[in-house]
Amino acid sequence: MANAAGVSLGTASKVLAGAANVSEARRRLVWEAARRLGYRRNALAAELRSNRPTSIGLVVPDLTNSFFIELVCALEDHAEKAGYRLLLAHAQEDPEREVERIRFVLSRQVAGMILIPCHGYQHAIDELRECDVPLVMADRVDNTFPANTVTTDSRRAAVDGTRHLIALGHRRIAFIVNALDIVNSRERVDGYLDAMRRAGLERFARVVVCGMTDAESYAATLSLLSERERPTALFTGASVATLGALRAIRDAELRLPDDVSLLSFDDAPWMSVLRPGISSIHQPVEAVGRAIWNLLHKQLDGETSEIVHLRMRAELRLRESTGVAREPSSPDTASTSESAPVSSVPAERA
Amino acid sequence: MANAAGVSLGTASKVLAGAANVSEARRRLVWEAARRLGYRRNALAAELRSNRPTSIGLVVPDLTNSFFIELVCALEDHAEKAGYRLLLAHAQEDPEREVERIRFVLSRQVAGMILIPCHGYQHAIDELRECDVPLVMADRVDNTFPANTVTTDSRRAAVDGTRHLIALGHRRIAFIVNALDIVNSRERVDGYLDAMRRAGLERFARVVVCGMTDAESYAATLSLLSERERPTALFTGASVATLGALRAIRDAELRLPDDVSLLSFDDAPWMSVLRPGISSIHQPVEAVGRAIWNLLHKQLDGETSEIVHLRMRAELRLRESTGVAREPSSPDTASTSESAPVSSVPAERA
DNA sequence: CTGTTAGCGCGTTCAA
DNA sequence: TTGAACGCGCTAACAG
Repeated sequence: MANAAGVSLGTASKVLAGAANVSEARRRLVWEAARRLGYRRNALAAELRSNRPTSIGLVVPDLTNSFFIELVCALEDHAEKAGYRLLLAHAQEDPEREVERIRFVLSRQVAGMILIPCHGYQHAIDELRECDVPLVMADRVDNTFPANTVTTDSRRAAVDGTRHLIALGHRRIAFIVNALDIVNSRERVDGYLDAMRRAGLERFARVVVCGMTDAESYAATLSLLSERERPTALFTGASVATLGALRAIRDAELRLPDDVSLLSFDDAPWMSVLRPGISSIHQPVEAVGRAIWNLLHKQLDGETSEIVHLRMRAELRLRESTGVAREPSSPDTASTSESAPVSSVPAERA
Repeated sequence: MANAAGVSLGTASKVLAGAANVSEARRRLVWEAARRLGYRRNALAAELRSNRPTSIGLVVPDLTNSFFIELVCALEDHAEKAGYRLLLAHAQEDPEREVERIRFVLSRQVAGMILIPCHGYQHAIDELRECDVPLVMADRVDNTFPANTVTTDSRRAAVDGTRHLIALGHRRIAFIVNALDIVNSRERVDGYLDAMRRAGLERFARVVVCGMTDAESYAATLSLLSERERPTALFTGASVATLGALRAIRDAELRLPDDVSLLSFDDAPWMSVLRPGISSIHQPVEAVGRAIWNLLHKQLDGETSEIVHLRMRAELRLRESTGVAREPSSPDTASTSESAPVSSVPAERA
């Protein structure tokens, strides 16, 4: 466009970019011509030339999980305020796709990148190893990779959750987890096992690894619940697992929490909306989002400080799906009657 | 990179682009150099030069709604198979943001664009009016805009749903809708009102417009439920509204469906997982996604056929949240005992 | 098969 | 202030 319509060319660039040193008259001419021609600035050309990227890559593993959605929203707000736009890419819990998405984002010359890895993300890390854009990794990361990270203390949350169940008198507590190639999940299992051990319940500990889909966790839970001595409490390691587990409980015609208790990692809006509400472990989304952005923003501003690993604390949100343990009405010798008192989460030193 | 490392320059381009007419030897050299330097192709420059865009813009209104999420996933698969990548942008149910997102996507020179408008999308349409990229609009559109569209027959679905409730004996059925500047919602209200009228229940018809958040629908529902003659059935116009309504029902300590029935537009995974399951209206995501993609793909291939408006049919998924109407135990004269028989949706000719 | 060259649309200098 | 020229990293068309 430019001169064809208005009067000059290099001038047009200035006007459209919002530079000050242009006379009002020509400025008008340019805007008018732009409107008339339906002109749209070519961001590709602009960024190629100026080498000043305006977008931030965000690769998320699973848009099905409301924690990630909320995180996306939070990050979007932060980015927007700072004048950046998000290049959102979805790995769909598929390591190959994840690598592809990372390449895509990087090839678009982003100013920085936020990665929430999906399960089995070793390839992703390799892809990122020699990449020089500011990077923050979040949620599912250990501290072995040299990048800024923001995570939730999953281990501790799992300990808290398990203790809660134990305090309700449960002993046969099963932990249902999607996959062990997610750092998160490993930490959650660790915490669970540790809490069981410390309570002297290791022989009741039971970890079920079921795969990434809710269909799989459904099947796993169903078979678990049909065992002779079925668990009195279920602890699910992620919201997909929760979905499957709940369906299984439903189909097994068990009542929540009378027949079986359920505690879920990953809080979601729907969990607090029905009766019984699902007790869950809530991650501090806002805080995580803010932390991620601060870390990234520092790097964008060129402050190459030390690598930081931030660890946030999750919160137990007790609702009605966790209740006092009752022995299932089984042919065994009834109730060992060493029922534990109802109590809330044991206080701990921070 | 190129010659600096390997041997040539234009050749490098061919190798990296996967052209055939290059000798094995040089090909090796190039790849090796690329790996050594950690070379990444600059997609901006490539697309600028070749003028062959490789991504499709997808602007969605609300990542909180699982229908849209599933649609995103479906479209992602289709796009990927056809060699495109999705540029995903999130309007967050904010018309201004939506316009901004559209501009962003368009400025990145996408090959085509899919828009699912958010409420009050007139600006968005203006933005798109003189845009020459292949465009498909979906879900919340009427047929007044000259673009290919794929929608669900919301009106009919609302009629089906309302009839279902009426058949269960309900008369005081309230329709709770987020906003009327969504075409969808208007159609849903229309269908509801029409069904009520045809059943001679217009004096019981009650439409509550509550705003876009679940907090607002919570408040609206709560006040509705505390009226002297409260509705015996609630029909919510979207999943946000459902969330709020359910919370209100819960806090009002009403039982579902004994005290009040609930039917929800927009199905979500969690609705089928608890007891009572939430009866809902399920849109055919797969089919919608496929239709959108087909329409877009044709345009990408340059087939400028007539403008098409596809309309899909939604499906009533009856679960346990809708039950036979019972008069609330009120001080009034009890039960007019003209209880309708339980029945499923009346059959209709397609 | 290979190297050379021009130019995609824009931002940025510099001279006018 | 303004316009002309140059080049961002790459592809395409051509000449060797």
